[in-house]
Amino acid sequence: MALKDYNMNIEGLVSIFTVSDSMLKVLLVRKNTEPYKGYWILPGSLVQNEETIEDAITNVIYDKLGMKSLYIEQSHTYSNVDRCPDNRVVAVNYVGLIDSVTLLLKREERDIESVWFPIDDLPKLGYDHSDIIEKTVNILAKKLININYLKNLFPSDFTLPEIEKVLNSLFKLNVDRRNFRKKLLNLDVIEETGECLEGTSGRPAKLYRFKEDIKDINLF
Amino acid sequence: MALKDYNMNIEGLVSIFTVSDSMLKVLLVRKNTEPYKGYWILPGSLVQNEETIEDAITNVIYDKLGMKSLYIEQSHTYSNVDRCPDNRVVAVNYVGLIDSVTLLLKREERDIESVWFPIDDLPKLGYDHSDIIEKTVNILAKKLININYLKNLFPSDFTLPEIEKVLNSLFKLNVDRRNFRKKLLNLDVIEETGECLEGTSGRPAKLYRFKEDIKDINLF
DNA sequence: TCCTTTAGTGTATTTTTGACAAAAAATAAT
DNA sequence: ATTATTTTTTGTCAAAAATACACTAAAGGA
Repeated sequence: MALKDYNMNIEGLVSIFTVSDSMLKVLLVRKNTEPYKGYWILPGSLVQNEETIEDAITNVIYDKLGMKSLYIEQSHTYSNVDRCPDNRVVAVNYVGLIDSVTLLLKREERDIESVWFPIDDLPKLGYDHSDIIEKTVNILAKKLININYLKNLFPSDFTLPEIEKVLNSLFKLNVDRRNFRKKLLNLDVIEETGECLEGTSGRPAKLYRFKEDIKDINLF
Repeated sequence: MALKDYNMNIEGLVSIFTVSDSMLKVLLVRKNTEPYKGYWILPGSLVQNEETIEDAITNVIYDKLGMKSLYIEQSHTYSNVDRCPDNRVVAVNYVGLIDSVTLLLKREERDIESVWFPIDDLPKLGYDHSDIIEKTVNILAKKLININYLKNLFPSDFTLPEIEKVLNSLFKLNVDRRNFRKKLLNLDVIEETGECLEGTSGRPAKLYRFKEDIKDINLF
C-alpha cells in the first residue's frame, strides 16, 4: 500500500492557553537547534509508530513542561508540503487550557525555556507556527463562548470583575457590568465561595467558583 | 529526524453530506478488495509526498466521485494505532456539504459504487469509519445551527416546510411552524424567488433562496 | 361542489435583553 | 478621626425576542 519512497512524518503540537493579568496567553518554547535556532515555537514532538497523537501530546505536556491533567482537545491539522524545510511533516495541533492557579501548582523547573506570551504580543516564531497560533485563537474564541469550555481557564476562586474584563477583551466587547453579572448569575453556573479577594484597594470582590455538571450553555 | 523504521501513512477521508427526503445522508463507497471487502467506507485516498491533504481530498471528490466545487472543511484526525490492520495510517477526515439540486447536476456514472445512506440507517462499515461518521455527525450538528453553514445543504429553491422538517429531525425538535417562519424570515437571510413548488398535493409552497453575504447568525 | 391535503398567517403572554446611576466596603491621605 | 479615593455591588424600567396557540387559503381529486 505504501509507496517505496513514501516518507511522511506526523508531529503533535500543543497550543496551551491560560489567562493572567486579564490577558489570554500561549505557552511557547525556545528552539536551540537548527533550523530556526533561537526562534520560539509551540511545544510538540514526532508521533511514534506505536503511539497515538494524543499520547505524543500528553508526553510533551508532562515530560517537557511538567504539567499534568490539563484539558486538551484536538484543533486542526496542517499539511502544507513545505512547512518544514527538510522533511515532510504533517502537524496535528491540540489546544490545552489551564487556569492560572493550577498552573502555579504544576510549575516546575525544566531544561526547556518556556514562556507565556500574550496572544497579541508574540515573539518571532519558527516554522508556520505563527499561522497555526492565529488560526487556533480564532477557533478557540468561537468555542470559549461555551461555559463548559470557558470554565477551564478560570480557577476555582475567581471574581466577577476579573472574568468580566477577560471576556470583554477576548470578544472585544464592552458589556454593561450589571447586565453581565445578571446574565452570568441567572445561568446558574457559578456559586459564591463565601470568601472575598483580599489585598486589593477598593471594596473587596466576592469569590466565585463554577458549579460541577454545567449543562451546555453559550454565553452570547 | 525521522527514525529508520518510521513508517507513517496519512490518508484523507471525506464525509459528504446532503439532504434528501428531509433526511441527512452521507455518501459511502463499497470496498472491493481485502481487507473489509464488500464493506462500505468513506471515500478517501493516501496523501502523497508532494500534495496537501486538501489536494488529496479534492482529487477524490473529483476523480472518483465526479463532483466539483462542493463546500469542504477539515473535521478531525484519527490516529488509533490499530485502526488499519496492516499499516499505520492516520486519517484526516473532511466534511463536504452539497445540496440535492447541485448533486443531481454533478452526478455521473463512475466505476465506483457509491450510495447515499441516511445517517441513522447505515450499512456495515469497514475500518473505524462507523466511529468516524458518528463523531462527524456530532460535530456537524453543532455547526449546522449557523446559517452560513446550513446554507450549503439547501438548493437555491427550497420551501419553508422542507427546511423546517429537516431541522426538526436534525435537532430533534418540534418547533411551532409559525414561530419558525417568523424567526427565519426576521433574520433577513432568505428571500422569495417568486415561484412556487409544483406537482404536489395541497396548497403549493412558495420557493425561497438564501441571500448572498449573510452575516454570521446562529439559528438557535 | 365538496372533501382532502398541505401552506400560510396574527395576537397575546412571557421571557430576555439592554440602557441607565447610586450606594457599599475597603484603603489612602490629610 | 475625618475625608477622599478606589473598586465592587446592586435594581428598575422599556424594548425586543421568544413562545403558546387555531384558523384561513390554495391547490388537486372525488
